[in-house]
Amino acid sequence: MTVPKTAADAVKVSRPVAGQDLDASSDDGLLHLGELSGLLGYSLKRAQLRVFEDFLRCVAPLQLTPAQFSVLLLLDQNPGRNQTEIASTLGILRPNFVAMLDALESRELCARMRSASDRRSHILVLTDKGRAVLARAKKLVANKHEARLIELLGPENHAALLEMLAKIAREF
Amino acid sequence: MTVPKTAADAVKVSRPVAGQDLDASSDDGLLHLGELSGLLGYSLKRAQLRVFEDFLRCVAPLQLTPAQFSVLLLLDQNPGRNQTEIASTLGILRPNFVAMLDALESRELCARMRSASDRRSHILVLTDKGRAVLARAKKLVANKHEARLIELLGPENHAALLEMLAKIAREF
DNA sequence: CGATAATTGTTATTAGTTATATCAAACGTC
DNA sequence: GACGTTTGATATAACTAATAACAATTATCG
Repeated sequence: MTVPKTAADAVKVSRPVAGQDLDASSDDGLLHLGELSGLLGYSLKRAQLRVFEDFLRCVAPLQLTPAQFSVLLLLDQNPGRNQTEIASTLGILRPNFVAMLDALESRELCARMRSASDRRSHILVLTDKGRAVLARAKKLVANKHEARLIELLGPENHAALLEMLAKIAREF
Repeated sequence: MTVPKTAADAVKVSRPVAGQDLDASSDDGLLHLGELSGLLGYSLKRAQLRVFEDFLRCVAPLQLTPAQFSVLLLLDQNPGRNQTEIASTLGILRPNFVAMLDALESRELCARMRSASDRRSHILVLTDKGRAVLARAKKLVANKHEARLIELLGPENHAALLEMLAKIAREF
């Protein structure tokens, strides 16, 4: 028997399991996550979605996505770099970075300037407006977004979490 | 212990020394991440991508994506549920879940069966083949994927990480 | 030097994911 | 039995991510 012919058959076939109802909910609408809750990737993705969602809310007045914010931050920290360098540092493919830059540039948050030493490449610079928006964004992120996370986890746990995630991204 | 009380509890990974970060790279090709490394969302996404990538590698012989694996796991743990229940538990929108199920069903890993009590809904069941594939996948995930993560972080840190991510997904 | 290879930004295109609106069939309720 | 709701499904639109190719420029090296 590969596929049960009726729902009743199917339920019968599956092991109803004795007293393994430690979790909760056989009937209250909630489903058993089971080993899913032990899967790091699952929790990781779920948490990431929540965090991005909150980021968007907090920084909504400035109309910046997490990716755009990270570009502005990186430009501020690394003046004189070209598109390839910025994109690859952020894990963005060069072709996809073009449209991203177009959007930021059309809002006059940054600008492309032809390099004197290599006329193929564009040196990326923040405009004054870009710096101003970044400064405001940083405050919103720190005071509304990260502050809430730190409050939820506690400062030490928050730091430990960051450390572990960075380690995974670096060494895994 | 739900969430470790201190960072020392939770993490033994090295902490960057103050000042080390100041000029990590002016010319060595590496860019300053700056405050980006303190942004939880950024590390979260980077780590999540790495973990999913490794998951895919480890479970490649079975041709299962993380999302597909999570569906099989959930079906195993929750017999007798319909599409809406499974999809919403996983945060998948019902329309998008249809194609996912089509794929799993075409591989005969699960099946839709009309419910006797409500002829609108499809009761989802794992097939024998589905259970077999799930069992093999669990082993691959545990022995190759999660084992490597636990080795990287240490068992306590790994548990603490899971706990914190779950907390974010739940309460943030 | 000059031919060849490599790099930069770009375009086009494809695949993949996520979201919204709508539909027919079936159900619940009054 | 009429009305609103739910379920699975379809179509479609946004958005993200990935690959191939191209012109302009630079680097390599015989």
